[in-house]
Amino acid sequence: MNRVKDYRKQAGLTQFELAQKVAVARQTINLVENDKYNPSLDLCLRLAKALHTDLNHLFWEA
Amino acid sequence: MNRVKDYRKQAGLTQFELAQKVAVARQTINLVENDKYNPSLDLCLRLAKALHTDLNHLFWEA
DNA sequence: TTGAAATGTCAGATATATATGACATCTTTA
DNA sequence: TAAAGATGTCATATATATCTGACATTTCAA
Repeated sequence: MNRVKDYRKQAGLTQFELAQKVAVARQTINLVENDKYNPSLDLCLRLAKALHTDLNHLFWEA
Repeated sequence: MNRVKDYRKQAGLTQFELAQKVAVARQTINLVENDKYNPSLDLCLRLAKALHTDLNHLFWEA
């Protein structure tokens, strides 16, 4: 359970807009948000930067 | 430039031992340490746990 | 309450993460 | 100094992340 959807909504972005910001398909964002697969580190870094946060906030569960 | 090699050495592990702990091939550890590719989030999480640290310490450059 | 936008999901294609096996080099210790 | 261990790297194979296009469903504003 990652926090991409929460941070995206807080940023007021649609899946499509976030997808454009990090240069992937909208479906990829959808799948990541719903834990349907396992994104690459590179994509995780781009997501964290686009959402003005970091890896731990998005993907780390203490 | 990630910090996997630093944390691995600090833990006193060889590439082979770390590979076993996170269930990948030794070559995969080698490639990750040398930034030859882009590991999956799942592997990053396993590496962080095996090295008793977190995603930001291993992969985030402020 | 209708229509547009946003989201969830499927199928098929492509790029790439990861595996296996092998070998060369470098480092360490007997 | 020789031998063992650790690391870097190559080639080939396989699994899977990601893409494209499409369509159904849900959400939301007019």
